[in-house]
Amino acid sequence: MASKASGETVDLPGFFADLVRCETRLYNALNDRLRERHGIVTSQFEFLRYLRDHPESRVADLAAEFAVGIGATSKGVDRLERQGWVARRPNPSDRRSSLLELTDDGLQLADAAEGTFTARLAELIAAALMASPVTAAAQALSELRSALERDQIGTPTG
Amino acid sequence: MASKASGETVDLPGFFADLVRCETRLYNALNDRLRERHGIVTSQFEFLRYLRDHPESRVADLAAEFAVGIGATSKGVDRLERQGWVARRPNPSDRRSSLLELTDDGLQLADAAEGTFTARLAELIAAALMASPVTAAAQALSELRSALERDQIGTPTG
DNA sequence: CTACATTATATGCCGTGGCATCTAATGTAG
DNA sequence: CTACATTAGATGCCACGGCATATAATGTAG
Repeated sequence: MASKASGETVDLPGFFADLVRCETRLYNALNDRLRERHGIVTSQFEFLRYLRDHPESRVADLAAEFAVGIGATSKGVDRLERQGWVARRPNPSDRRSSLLELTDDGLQLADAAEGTFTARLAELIAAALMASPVTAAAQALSELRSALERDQIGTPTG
Repeated sequence: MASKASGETVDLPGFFADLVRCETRLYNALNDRLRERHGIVTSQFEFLRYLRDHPESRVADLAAEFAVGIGATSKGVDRLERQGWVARRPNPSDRRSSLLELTDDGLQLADAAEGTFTARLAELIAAALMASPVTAAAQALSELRSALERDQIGTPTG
């Protein structure tokens, strides 16, 4: 086992290494599948799903959700817009920003990709593990995420 | 709580979102601290620590450990070499490859950065959570990582 | 209203990774 | 030995993110 976490004490550097390596490999594997089936990568799927589930979002909302810079988010939205999946509508209450919405194509893509994504993720994780330890990890990571977000830890500058 | 994991079933997409967002934020926060104290980022610290703990490694060993491409790894080593922290020694048993080793400066840097890294990580996680749920997550992620590595999942092409 | 600070985001430069390709060294038949 | 396939990794092109900056709209003081 990679980090030999067991019993009472936690090897935090080992925990971090496991976290990062799991993230890298799951992301890589999901990218491969989504690219081959839908021509998008995971980060794009996540943008599309977020916009589907949060209508009237602005660029800053995406940036905050995903802890990436505003500039990068703006460019990511540009790319989705160029593909015809997202539209920037004028924001009637603030002309500096736009309201983002999925086009019909974007909605279809988000739904189709979600099926691929969920199925592949289940393969990747269920194939690797029985459910029970994942439940504990899911619980703990969920709480860790909330705390990191609450304290604005890791929020990038630009 | 972000993904509402609880009881018996696991919301895998929620679990994945928590995983990626935790990784992003911890990585960002550790980058900030390591950059300010040592002029390196977390990925560079991880390379240095690996080379310290695994003498005689080659570029391909680093690439496999971190699930990044060989080309990217080669360029990363170039950068560490330019800073005088790593040296490529000729590999007597295979002249296509080099054996990587830390210089004295590189070793000092790895040790100093490790202190910063470990302390900051403890702050980030301990500040956010009590230990017990992290233990469960550490255990589960450790197993997940082993399984992903065993099955070569997410290993990039180049 | 004017002037200044602030906010939202778009844009440019740079660093870095993926992936394809190139080169050199090695392994393998014959 | 020669010829061909394979392997290690270096390099080039491109895509993308961070961060600084620019632009435009909004808020605020007076």
